[in-house]
Formats: sequence, C-alpha cells, structure tokens
Amino acid sequence: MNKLPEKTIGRLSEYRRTLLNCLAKGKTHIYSHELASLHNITPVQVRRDIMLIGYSTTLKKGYDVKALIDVIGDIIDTEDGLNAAVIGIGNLGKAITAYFNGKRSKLRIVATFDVNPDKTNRVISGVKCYAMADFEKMVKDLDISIGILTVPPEEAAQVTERLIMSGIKGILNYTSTSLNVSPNVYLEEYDMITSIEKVAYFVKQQNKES
Amino acid sequence: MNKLPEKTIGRLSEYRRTLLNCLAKGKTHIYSHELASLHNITPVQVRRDIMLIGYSTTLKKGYDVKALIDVIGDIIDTEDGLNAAVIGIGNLGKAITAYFNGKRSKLRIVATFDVNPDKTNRVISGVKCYAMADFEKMVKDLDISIGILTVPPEEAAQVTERLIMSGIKGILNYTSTSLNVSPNVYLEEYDMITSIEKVAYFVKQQNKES
DNA sequence: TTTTTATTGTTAATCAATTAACAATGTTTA
DNA sequence: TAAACATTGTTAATTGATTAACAATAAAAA
Repeated sequence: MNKLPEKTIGRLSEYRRTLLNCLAKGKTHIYSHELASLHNITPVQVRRDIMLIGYSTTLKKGYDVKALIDVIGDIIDTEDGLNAAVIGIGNLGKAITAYFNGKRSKLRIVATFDVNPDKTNRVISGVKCYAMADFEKMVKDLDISIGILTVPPEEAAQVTERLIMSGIKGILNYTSTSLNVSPNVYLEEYDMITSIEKVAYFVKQQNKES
Repeated sequence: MNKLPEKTIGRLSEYRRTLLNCLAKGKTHIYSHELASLHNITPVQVRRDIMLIGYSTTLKKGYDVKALIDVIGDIIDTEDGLNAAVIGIGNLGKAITAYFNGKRSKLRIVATFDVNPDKTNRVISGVKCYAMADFEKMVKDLDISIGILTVPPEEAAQVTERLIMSGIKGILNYTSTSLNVSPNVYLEEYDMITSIEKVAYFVKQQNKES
C-alpha cells in the first residue's frame, strides 16, 4: 500500500471521523453518495479513494462501516501507535491538547512543553506540562515522534532546531513562521490568518459578481 | 483580475506575511528564490504566482517589497475591509481572536459570541463577547460577513443555519463537523485531527522506508 | 421469475497545478 | 566597453487530481 496521494490521506482521516460518528449512532452500512454528501464531495471521489486503499464490498448496500474504519486504520495508524507532544501551551496549545486528548487510540499527546514555570510540572488540558529544559530527555523517555508547534512565532525557528536534533520525525507548525527542515522530517504548516484571508478573498469575489 | 487559482491565493497570503516581516527588518527588495526558499517552494512557482497577479519589475534586483505587498493587498483585501466574528469563545476561539487581533487592517474580528453568560458582555482576547441571542442583531449592526466557527461539534450544524440566515457570506469551520451550505456561501473547513493524522501517516511511511 | 433500478469498481478523459525550458534583459566582472 | 552572469516573465510540457463514462452485478420491483 505505497504512495497514496496526500489529498486522499486527508480525506480518509475525515471519512473515518464521520464513520465513527455513524457507528456511534448504530449505522452499520453507508453508501458512497452518503459519505460524499457529508463531505461536500462527489461519490466518485469517495469510491476512488476507497478503491485506492484496497477495500471493496460485494454487496450493493453500501460499505460496511466497521470494516471500513478498520481498513482506514490500517492505512493511517501504526500498530503500536505514535506519541506526539505540544510545544507551547498557550490558548492554541491548550485547545489542541484538550480537543485531541483520548480521541484516537493510536495517536496520543503524551506531553506538553513550555518555558513558563507557572505552567510546568502541572497537568494542563489533561496532559502533563514539562519544562522546555527537559525536552530532549522526555522525547527519549516517552518515545515522542511528532511535535505540534504552538510557540510564539519568534521562537519557532530555534525550537524547531531542537525538535529535529532530538529526533522528532514529523512537525505540525501552527506558528506564523515558515520553517525549513531536513527532507527526512515531514513538515505540515498551517496559518490561521491565511485561512481567514482565503475566506475573505472569496467573499470579496462573490460580492463582485452580484 | 478574475479567477486566480485557490492555491495561489493561499500562497499570496503567505508571501505577504513574509514580505511584511522583511519590510519590518528594512529589506526593500527580495528575489524570487529568496521568497521561494522561505516557503519551501520553487522560485518558478513564486514568479508564476506573481505573474498571475500582474505585478512585474524591470529591475533584476528582485521584487520591490513594498510594491508587492500593495499589489497582493489589492487582490486579497477589499477597499473598506471585511468584518469577521468568532462564534464560540473557548480555548481555540480565544487563540484565534488574540492571535489575529489587529494584524490586518482590512480584516477585523469585531465580535465574539458565546452562550455562556459568564463570558458574554465582557472583553475577551481584546474583543467584546456577545450573547448568541443577539447574534442576528449584531451581524447587522457591525456588518459582519465572515464567521469563524469554534463551537462544540454537536452545535455546529445548528449554529451554521443561523449564520447563513443572518447573511454571513463566508465560514471558516474549525469544528469537527462537516457542514453543508448553500453555494453562495463560501465554506472552508479545517480539522486539526486530520492534520495530525496526516503527519502521523507520513512519519509511518518514513519509518517503513528506513 | 424477469425486468428495472441502484450501486460499486475502474478505466479513460478532463481539468488543475507544478515544473521545465528558455528568451529577454539588467547587472556585474574582466 | 565587452563578456559573463543572474534574474525575470512566459510558454510548453509534465505531473497530479478530479470527474465522466460505463461494465458488472446485487437488490428491488413488476
């Protein structure tokens, strides 16, 4: 199962979220067009994504919700799961930690880090906050491979250096500083201002049309 | 200036962020390859994006930082600016409000909303929080056209109904509920779990390779 | 049972985005 | 000044993603 398109990975994660909701509601099967309309995409796209991960059903009563969840899990998750840390426990760090905490058994936020001594050595949003001074040690002790960066922008570059040096393999960067990392570290960046500006641009376009 | 690719809009927003930093540091000109390496993309892509917005320079000493900022502003911003509101002022809502506040003159968060009476009628993260009960009135009074949704997932669908009914034209959805909106409303969705799972997937892939 | 309908899986076609290639032309160096 | 170099702007080629089209077939209706 090599080389799935990046876009497909994102959608699979979203499908699973929806499928877990369906399961909780007792829904056992779901049609491609149902899944599609829940995500504002076409049924063909859903079927194609599902084809790519090698799941199929002989029935014409939609996909087996439980089975599909498992197959997506085989793609996205690792057997033992991965450990992540949130670096910088301000409002955004707290939001992510609290929101994520316990939602995915194969992906855990096992630590948060901050420089502020008022925050360290306490449990915040359900996870213990360590001092940045202990970062390298804790990465080893807790086998952390993913860093979620929510520090102030001016500290981002320097903190990233430490993440990479300590052996972190994937970084999700929420600071408004673009980072450069070595090619063996996966980097995903997200800037909220850009997202808001995109919405603003399309609102502007719509206003022009009418 | 019609029909720029969506991806280009996102990058223009990011270029501007970087250019504003350059300006603050006193840098007056920037090469396409500099801008490119700051964003982990190719110089060609930068030049192409800039071509698409109709800016060009006769010099071979890079782009004029100030001029480029202005041209990007002409594309993204409206003359009078647009007003946005954050709906649901938990940790994430607070993070966005505080982070964004005052950063862009043509895009303002003018109100936040919540159902919790402990939060309403107070200034939170620098912006006044109103009761959800007053939502429709305040959208009119403050001319709000963009809604940033940070309410609990189970309330997302119902709140979205109200946003659309009240005339909101663009929605940025940070809840983990996929929304359906009429085609004249622009919707951008972002789920943090999906982003973390994407990082996890690529970390897994990398581990497999080695 | 037979026919109709609905749904999946998949290939081919289209559309969108990125990258390569290169002409034009300032700028720098010899 | 002349030659070498670096940089931009742009078209063409390539790559990647989405959508259309349709065969196969289970399910439902007649």
